[in-house]
Amino acid sequence: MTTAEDRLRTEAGEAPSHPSAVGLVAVIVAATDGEPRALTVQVPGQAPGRQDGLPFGPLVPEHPTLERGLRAWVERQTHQRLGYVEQLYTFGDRDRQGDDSGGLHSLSVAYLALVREMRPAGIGDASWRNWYRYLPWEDWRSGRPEALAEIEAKLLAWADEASEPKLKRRREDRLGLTFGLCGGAWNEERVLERYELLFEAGLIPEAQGQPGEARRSDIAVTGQPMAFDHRRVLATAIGRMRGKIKYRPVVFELMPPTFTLFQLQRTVEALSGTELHKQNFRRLVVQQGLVEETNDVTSGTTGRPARLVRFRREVLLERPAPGFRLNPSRRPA
Amino acid sequence: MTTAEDRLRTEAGEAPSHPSAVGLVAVIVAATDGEPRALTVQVPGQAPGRQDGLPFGPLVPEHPTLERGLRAWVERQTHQRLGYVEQLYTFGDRDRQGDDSGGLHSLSVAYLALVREMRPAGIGDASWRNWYRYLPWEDWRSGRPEALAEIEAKLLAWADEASEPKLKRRREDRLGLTFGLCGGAWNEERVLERYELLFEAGLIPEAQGQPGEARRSDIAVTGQPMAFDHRRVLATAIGRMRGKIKYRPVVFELMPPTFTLFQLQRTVEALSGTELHKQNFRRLVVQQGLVEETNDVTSGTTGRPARLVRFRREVLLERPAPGFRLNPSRRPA
DNA sequence: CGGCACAATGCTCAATTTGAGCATAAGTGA
DNA sequence: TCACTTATGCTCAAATTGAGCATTGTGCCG
Repeated sequence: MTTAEDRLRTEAGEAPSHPSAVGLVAVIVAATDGEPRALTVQVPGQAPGRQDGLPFGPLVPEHPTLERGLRAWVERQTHQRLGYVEQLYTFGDRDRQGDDSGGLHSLSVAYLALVREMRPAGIGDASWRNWYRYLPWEDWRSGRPEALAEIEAKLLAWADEASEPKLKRRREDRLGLTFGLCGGAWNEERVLERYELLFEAGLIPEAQGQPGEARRSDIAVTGQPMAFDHRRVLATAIGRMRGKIKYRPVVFELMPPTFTLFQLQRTVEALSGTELHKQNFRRLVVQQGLVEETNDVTSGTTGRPARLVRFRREVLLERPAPGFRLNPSRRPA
Repeated sequence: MTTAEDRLRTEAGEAPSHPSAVGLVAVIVAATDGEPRALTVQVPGQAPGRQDGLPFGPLVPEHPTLERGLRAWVERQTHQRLGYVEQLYTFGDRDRQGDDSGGLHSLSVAYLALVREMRPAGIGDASWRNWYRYLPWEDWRSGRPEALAEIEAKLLAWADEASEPKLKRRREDRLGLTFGLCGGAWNEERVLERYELLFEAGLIPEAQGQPGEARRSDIAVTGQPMAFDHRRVLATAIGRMRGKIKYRPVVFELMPPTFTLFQLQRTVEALSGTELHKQNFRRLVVQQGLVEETNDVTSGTTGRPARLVRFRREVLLERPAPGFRLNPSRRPA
């Protein structure tokens, strides 16, 4: 038995010698009126007042699994019953967590939850916020976001101030990859990569540990800051949703029991941040057998009434990857 | 300020009151000779001898991030330089971890690493093993795996022994969804779901906490057991790889600097566990611009020599989702 | 040396799947 | 009734798939 081997096994049954503090964070998503929303709470700020944050809490030993713990805990706090829950990512950066308690590692396990009902903002200071409030450059539904002009300029400047030509090159490549600059194309799934790039480029006030300092004008461009690294968690959630929507019928977790095809489209657009071709969207949905007819139609709205449909659960058993191919309508703009 | 609100915030800067033991587990993947392999180590078994497991170790406070910690630690132990590393999942089930140290939660953060070089098995008792050794039903490269006949029979029996008709229904649906039974289709990505189903159905010896007990005949059918829940981690890794390969050029992390298109195909097939149509595969690869020519060709092999190509890194900047669509050749079988 | 077996490559072709519009239907409000 | 608005149906060309057939180089074996 070599020492290397010894190190490798690290005494199975024994607890690792360095306990860590583990927290759970939840990105709770709903979509009403065609807007994507996340449940936020107020967190005591560094200096001035309070700021937006995601619901979070410690992992308590009472719960058998992480997910069950999160569920119980969120449901008790926000009175919001969680339907679909999925683990997102475990964050553990020393330098990024707001708090590192001495030598202790502090991780947070982030979860994405999709809810149907939108409670009137819930308990205490919890409230539903349009998620593009925090990441305005991600919303391309009415064309290229205005904020992007300034962001791009600043990013290019950042690439330019690189100390070495090689580094500059590298930065430009990343700009192309994530923001579609320098000849690249915008990929709506790279939400996290974009956020991280902005963070590195110093455009995210959270990076300085002083989110409260953000100037008003900046907020319009780089979005509303959040406590700790919660914006990063949100970015992760959005990216995950955007990816998943394409091959799994997750949107339906956000829809009411019956809905129109156009409402469905609006929701998909809200999440993906793009506009879709209406006729092709409905063709896709119908062909895939994602929905089934009800006998009802909408009423009271302007224009021709739409038929109400409901999600066809059986599709889960039939198709290998039911989802929306999401080919955004490429309007000339 | 309500009490609910108080609970919601949970004192930001303070460490949660219940420290947890956090471990890191790595699924280190290589592919040589057209076989998918994972790096395994020997772990002291419950009673008899030792058993296969994945490399794992505790999270130590010295490392700035989880990933950096994992990298340093694996590289020191196995002398295996890690290239691509990606976080897989954080496991925290109380009842599934081999060890729960009193009231302490013990999580393991699992990572997937892809390596190019296949060291001659490395240090100590670490060795490369074909990953289908642990999940034999996942390998469809030469048609439907034989093990599946018996597995299916047992699963159907399990569904049948449900106490209520509703539960039976539910189980059958899951069989259809994951194993393609009862009219469903096989989806190569649902590796984890299949493993979990087998686990629930009692076909996985690890479930009894006595992996050593597996009978020889069972191993041929339900695969070689592993320590703790490492087979679950492996299943997660395989599923992730199979999904990711379709829209991200991750396979190239496993390939040598230059390779033939057929070697590439073999690797993709090894990971996905399916066979692909050769001509269409190369058409896809070439059209997507995933590779570029070298001036070399293979020699010494039987048959016409193949041209050697290399990965075209620029593709990362061009295409939004370069990958293999992976449409398995549907041979009559 | 001629022919064979064996891969690698090239190319074809029909069946589907997209991407974009045009056209029509069915309500509401003036 | 008309103007307007949204829902829905349908068409059509272009691009992408799924499957094979055909051809081209090499090593090997009489």
